[in-house]
Amino acid sequence: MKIGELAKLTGCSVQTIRYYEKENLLKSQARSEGNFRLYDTSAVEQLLFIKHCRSLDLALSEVRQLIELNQSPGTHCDDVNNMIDDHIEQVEQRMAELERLRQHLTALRDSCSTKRTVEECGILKNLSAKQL
Amino acid sequence: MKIGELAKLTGCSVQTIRYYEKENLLKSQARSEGNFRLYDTSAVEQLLFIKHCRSLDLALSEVRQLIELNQSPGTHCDDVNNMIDDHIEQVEQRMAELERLRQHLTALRDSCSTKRTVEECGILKNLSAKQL
DNA sequence: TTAAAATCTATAGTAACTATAGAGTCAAGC
DNA sequence: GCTTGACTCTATAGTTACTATAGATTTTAA
Repeated sequence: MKIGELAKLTGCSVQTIRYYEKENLLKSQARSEGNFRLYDTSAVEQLLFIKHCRSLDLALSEVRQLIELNQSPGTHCDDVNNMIDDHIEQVEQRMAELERLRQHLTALRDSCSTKRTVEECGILKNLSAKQL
Repeated sequence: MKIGELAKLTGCSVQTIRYYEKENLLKSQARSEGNFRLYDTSAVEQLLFIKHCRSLDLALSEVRQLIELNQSPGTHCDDVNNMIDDHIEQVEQRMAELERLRQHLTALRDSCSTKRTVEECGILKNLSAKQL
């Protein structure tokens, strides 16, 4: 199949597929006479694997590592486990950060009502205050 | 004062200050004979305002809007309020996303123990599965 | 006077794409 | 056989908010 069909089957854009190729995440099996990329069904699987990883916010560099690990089946999978553990920790840290942020923003929002002018605006006042 | 002192006083890097100038967020009052940027204390305040906004994850484009609003004191501050409301909503959405992500990752992690080989790795198996 | 520190501009790199330009390829209809 | 439109190709620029570098100039301290 050509790149357009692969794109449709996986829900990736054509440009994204070409980008993944440039980043060594997905090779096309061959090229047609007219230099079009040609894929078989294993490309669909590979691309869905990448998509699945991306939906979990794994970086492409991490996906690349997973693909490489997957190609040496006999080795231990500690690296995979550690990567996921690290990732979980990052997600949790980011959530904690966002929670602090949400509290600050809510407090800020409560400092101003509508119908004020910019001059009286509690939000702008608070943002200008020297202490955080 | 010169750019280095401003950087020290605010905790911003020199490059960041120059970048903000390029992005029309902070002007230097004047230049010295040798073409060095010169600042007064109002620049410190302005830069701390920007830093404060950034610590709340406001985009520079939003900070720019706030600065502009701040310069027309008589107008209503609804735009400020709406911006912060939108921002709170974005933060909450991202937190909900991250929570789903965390659950997926945790489930994924539970599917593999240590001491397995890559071939047996539950995580890789799950990532390869066609259904999410 | 000279060496070091600070500053200047301009440019490239980061992540993961998206969008565009301009050229080439292919299939269907006339 | 020819044209039209859809598809594909490569290469390049843009996105965000910086950070890092190179090479030149200016200032400060010894």
